[in-house]
Amino acid sequence: MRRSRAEKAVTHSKILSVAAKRFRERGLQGIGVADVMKDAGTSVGNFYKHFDSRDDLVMEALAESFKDLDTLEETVESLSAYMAEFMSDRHRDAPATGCPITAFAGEMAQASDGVRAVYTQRVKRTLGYYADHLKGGDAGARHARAILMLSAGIGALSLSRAVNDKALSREILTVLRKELTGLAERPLPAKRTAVVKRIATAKQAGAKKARAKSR
Amino acid sequence: MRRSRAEKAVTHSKILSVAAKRFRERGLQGIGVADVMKDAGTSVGNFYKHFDSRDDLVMEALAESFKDLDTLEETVESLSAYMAEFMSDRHRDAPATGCPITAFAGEMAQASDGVRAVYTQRVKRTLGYYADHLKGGDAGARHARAILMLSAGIGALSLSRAVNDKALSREILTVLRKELTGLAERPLPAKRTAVVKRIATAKQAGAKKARAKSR
DNA sequence: ATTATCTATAGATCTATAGATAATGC
DNA sequence: ATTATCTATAGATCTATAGATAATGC
Repeated sequence: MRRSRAEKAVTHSKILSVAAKRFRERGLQGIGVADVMKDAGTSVGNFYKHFDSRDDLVMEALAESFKDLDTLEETVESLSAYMAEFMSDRHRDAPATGCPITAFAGEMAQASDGVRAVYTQRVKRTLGYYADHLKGGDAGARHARAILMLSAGIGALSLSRAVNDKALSREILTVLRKELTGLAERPLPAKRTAVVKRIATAKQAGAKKARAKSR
Repeated sequence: MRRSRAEKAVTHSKILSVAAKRFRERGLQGIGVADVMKDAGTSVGNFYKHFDSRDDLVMEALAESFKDLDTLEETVESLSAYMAEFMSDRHRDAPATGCPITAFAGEMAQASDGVRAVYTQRVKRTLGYYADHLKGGDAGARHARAILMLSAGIGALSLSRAVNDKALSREILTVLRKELTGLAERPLPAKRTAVVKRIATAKQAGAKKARAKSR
């Protein structure tokens, strides 16, 4: 039986919501259109009235899944707290609602151009978010630290989910929680211009000379 | 036409060699038995005379793919050189023969127990390899740094392959090459016992007092 | 006699489309 | 008249098996 346009939009949202979860849970290649539609409480035949193709669903669901990252960013009171939550048991054990950058990192190389574009945009946004919340240094140094933190974060979260050993999984999270909260809190060294560097070098040389003399 | 047992072993090796590459290239779910057999130059029907199931192939091919990690470990002259190679354009652009820990990190959570067990064993071996080549610190500190390095390494390699932006991809590799070679070379601080810590604290307090006095 | 390989195919599953139904929206 | 949804199915693809062929190995 036909529903209203408003109700169609609700159906559309429901499909996206389910897909955003299932794709993260089972991988972009690990779940079919039929399963998604069933979980969304509608029929397979209805799918192509909502999306042009499966890849279209992947693209929209990917964008949808990023909303959970928005929520995390909004919920948390500092970059350090963000990192603590990112490296938590809770996050490891809830991939369906967890970080999509992590969930899809390995599959993105095989994804379509459209999907990769959506993904890449969000990687850049996240790097910006990290860099904006770091202290000290210049823009380049903050950007570099952001890259390190994102790489280490998604690598550790993936590994903690991948390994079959609970103790090791916990250890990975613990080590990286400490490391990443540290990197979030510790200010970057102030930018040293060429002149400042020359002065610092001269100071060190002078101190060394003084030590040598005093012996 | 039937071949000899020795020739069967060659066929088996060929299948594994192809599968080890294709799985890394396309993902564990991204390539079928028929394609592997075709690439190996043999027929689909012959597959189940070589493996009990597709999952058996995945398990053996995963073990096979780890040989490329052995080669990297053997080729390289130091952990720092290992990290430089790991974070190279060459490695990023050759996933088929590259690090399997990276290639399968995202899919491992959905893999069978057998496959995960093989994977987990190799993660532990690799952490041991890193820890053994680090300098200074105690065993725990070296293990922790190994976890950080592996996490950051596979995360960065995955991201560099995932993003659709060449400049960002290159930047990720550059930042982490510098960071990881640094972590490989920089000795860990010597273990500080409670007594040593108390002495160090006392020294600092004394120095502070002296500075205050001299003003 | 055994078996390494081949061709052929069963049976499941997946994307996508066709056509019917019945309610909405003009 | 349009369209949101449904049932049914076409056509491709994937894992696994059956049975034939022809060479190996005892």
